[in-house]
Amino acid sequence: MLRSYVIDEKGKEHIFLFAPENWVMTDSTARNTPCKLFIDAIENSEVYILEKGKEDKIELQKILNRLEALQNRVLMMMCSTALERYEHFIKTYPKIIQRVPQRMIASYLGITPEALSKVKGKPKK
Amino acid sequence: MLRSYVIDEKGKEHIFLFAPENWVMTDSTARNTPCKLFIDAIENSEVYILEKGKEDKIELQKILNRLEALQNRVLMMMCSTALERYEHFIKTYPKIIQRVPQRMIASYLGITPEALSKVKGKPKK
DNA sequence: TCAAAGCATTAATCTAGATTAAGATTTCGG
DNA sequence: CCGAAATCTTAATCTAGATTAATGCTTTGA
Repeated sequence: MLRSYVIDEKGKEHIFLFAPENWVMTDSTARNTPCKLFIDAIENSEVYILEKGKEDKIELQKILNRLEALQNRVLMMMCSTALERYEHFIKTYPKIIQRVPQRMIASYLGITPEALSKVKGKPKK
Repeated sequence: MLRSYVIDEKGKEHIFLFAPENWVMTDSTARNTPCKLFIDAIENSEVYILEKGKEDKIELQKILNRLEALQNRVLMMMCSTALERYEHFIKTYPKIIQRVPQRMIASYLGITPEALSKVKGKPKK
């Protein structure tokens, strides 16, 4: 399991994506531009490296899945409350919840660990 | 110039992307799943249609650019204030500003038109 | 030419979630 | 097994941006 994240100008981490088994993990920043993401393993992982510029070797379907995931992620950040994002996350990625500490889930959802604690206490209507 | 947007459960529109000349506009929702986005033209436009499932006909580079744009959009929504997002937008897409009404810029930035008005009044440090 | 509708701005409140600060609970090296 | 450090939770405040509402400013079309 890998994670990618930015560190903002206040030094705060924001998790961009988790990558469990068989996922492609990448910083999509254009070539010749400094990358924005940090990537590290949060479990022991076996990783295959693909050189920058060899993106055509990745299965098209995986790229299309990524586009879908990112579209959903943007819409989620724009339209939904913290509670709705949390509920969507546990429904969509139930496996990941088991493997990742709360504070990283919070970071991925774009909220603080405190806010996540509060939200978890809520009766999900 | 096209725009794509969702309508949330409260009936509110949220603009996902603008597409000026030569951009690919798509709803990346997986096949056999109902689309999420509405797309319409905000200027007279000449549009080329690509059938769903023929994504391999799109230049790889355009797909990679899209990935980069979406990555930046997610990070922007997670890390930046309304003012920062606005400043980034006018720097990155100065042409679009000229062609699109304020309220659509606000929607794209994930804020209300009122908040955008306020933010524009601010001395940009 | 003028009324009506849509658009932008300003200002007064309100609220989801941030921040701050304590506890409580789990994890883990030695 | 124990103590220290990290993690999670709870609660009190604070704040960016939402909501509401009122006031002008463009369009537009009849």
